[in-house]
Amino acid sequence: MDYNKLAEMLFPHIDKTPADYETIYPPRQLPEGAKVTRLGPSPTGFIHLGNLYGAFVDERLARQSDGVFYLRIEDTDDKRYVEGAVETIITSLDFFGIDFDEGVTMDGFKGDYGPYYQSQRGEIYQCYVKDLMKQGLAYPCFLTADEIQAIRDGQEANKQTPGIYGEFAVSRNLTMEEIEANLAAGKPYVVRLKSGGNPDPEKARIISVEDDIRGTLTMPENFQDVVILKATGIPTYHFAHAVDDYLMRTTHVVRGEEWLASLPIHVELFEKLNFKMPIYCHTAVLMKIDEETGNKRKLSKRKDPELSLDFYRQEGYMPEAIREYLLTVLNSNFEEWRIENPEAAIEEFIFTAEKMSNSGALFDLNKLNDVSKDALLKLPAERLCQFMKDWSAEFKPEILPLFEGNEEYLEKILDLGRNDKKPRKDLVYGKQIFDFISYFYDEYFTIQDAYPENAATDAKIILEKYLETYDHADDQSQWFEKIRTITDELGYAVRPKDFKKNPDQYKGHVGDVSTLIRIAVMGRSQSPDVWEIQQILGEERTRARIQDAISKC
RNA sequence: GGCCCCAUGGUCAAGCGGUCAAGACACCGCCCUUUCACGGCGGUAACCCGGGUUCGAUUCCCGGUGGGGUCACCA
Repeated sequence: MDYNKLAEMLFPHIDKTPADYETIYPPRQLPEGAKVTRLGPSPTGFIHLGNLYGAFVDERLARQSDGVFYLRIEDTDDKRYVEGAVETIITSLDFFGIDFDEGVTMDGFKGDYGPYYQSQRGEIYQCYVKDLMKQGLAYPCFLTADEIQAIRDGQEANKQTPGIYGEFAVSRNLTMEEIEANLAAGKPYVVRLKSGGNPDPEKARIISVEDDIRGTLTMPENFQDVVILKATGIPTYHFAHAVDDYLMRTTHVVRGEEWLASLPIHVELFEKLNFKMPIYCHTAVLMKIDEETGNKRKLSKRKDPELSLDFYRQEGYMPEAIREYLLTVLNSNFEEWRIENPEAAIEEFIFTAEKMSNSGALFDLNKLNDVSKDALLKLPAERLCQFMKDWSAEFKPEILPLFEGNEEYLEKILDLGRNDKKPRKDLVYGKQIFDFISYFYDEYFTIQDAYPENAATDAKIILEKYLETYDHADDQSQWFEKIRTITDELGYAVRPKDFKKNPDQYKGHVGDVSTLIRIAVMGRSQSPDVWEIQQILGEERTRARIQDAISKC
């Protein structure tokens, strides 16, 4: 078989050689130890928490080492393409603070290693396929889907490993004449790698790969004649991965552990292509507990809304909180670092692949909420205010008018109790925040809770006395002193402890009285400090609400 | 089924031959307190099983078990 002739026949239009690409895409001039990472999403339009998780690792690894982090769109499967997906990917990641040094942008791409759309790199892949073919390491395969299925069925019946390899790789032995005839007949074909691996597990070579997260990985070599070029002339993921990550000079490949199984294929591909391998970082898959079975399982996009980044945006989680949470899940020593460096910027944390968990982390909303509380506490009220406006504009437009033009008021509300020595941590995410502060807006103010039992019968008199003595100019202690007076006059215990000791001597205690007032003013029995709230509400509205409550008694 | 990955409290996890087996979240109790938060103190709760190796295994090796992944002209 004349491999040169075969290669020229199949790829007459390819005139470049691998050596040409070496000069077109030279090694990068970067500082010692700089890492080059990439995110390679396929444009399905669905970008999820797992993507963000991986992107975060890529981003940290590159930026921390003064390296390069680029975006490459892996659109080798036209069936999966969704209109507008690239924009979605870029804007979603941007929302969570991930941006790229190089690669695909909103209107094309930037950088010297492009194109960064795999669909535009056809000639490059074909050049390497042609090169392999010249060496007799790749061959055209004319098997139809039905024929492949028949082979598989036979293998399964005989309990053999399914796949195209060894004796089953019938197209390996096609003569030039047969190939020419197939071509002349217009038969579609794929190009397969002629694997050098041994299908016999006893004789298979054992390969080992160093993984930065998992350490040394060992597994039997690949022996499958995998497809490297599809009938469309576009490569499969495996081949594109090898060519692109080599040519784009990627140093660290971060990807999910679902790729572990195809590692032997990649090893063989890199070997046959004579490429230096990147360092792999196989991340653990995000898991959750299945409500039905009680078992851990992979987060699925169909069943788990929390996998979608949209979920967090809709709920109104702030990017700062998500980043903080992701890092606590990602690096086991982050939380400890955070406790020691509460004020430090997240970028100051030294992220290492070695500290990443290699078992499937369970997604924990509880934890996210806890992390979010602390994260929001560190943000200035202006930022929270802006966020609430942006969030409501997108997901709850009916409440946007409440905030717009009324920023100062909103900022005061959001800052409520946050500047004390023991600051409150009431704010978690958009939806929850709005619910928490809604009573500040008359349109959403409703009485939700019932007056406390002990004081309910005195509601009218308490509120009347309160309104009578109310002076908006009172400071907090003057204000509370007046409540104490009312409490005492009406036969309630001024100190809760007195009431506890002698419950028969009092109708209730100061807590009951102030809770009643609290409910009249904000409609709920639980809230931050009443005096502070009244100061924000203003005298007029405070009086109006009390008056209204009196009239309803 | 083959191959691969993983295995410490409910969850996330330190640990890397000798520890009363950290810590965080959640949960419970107490304190603080005009409510709720916040904060403080305390508590319940764990090394999957069986063999080795060793003076000694959570830690190392082997075998099970369990969970996960993967076996496409999808990534």
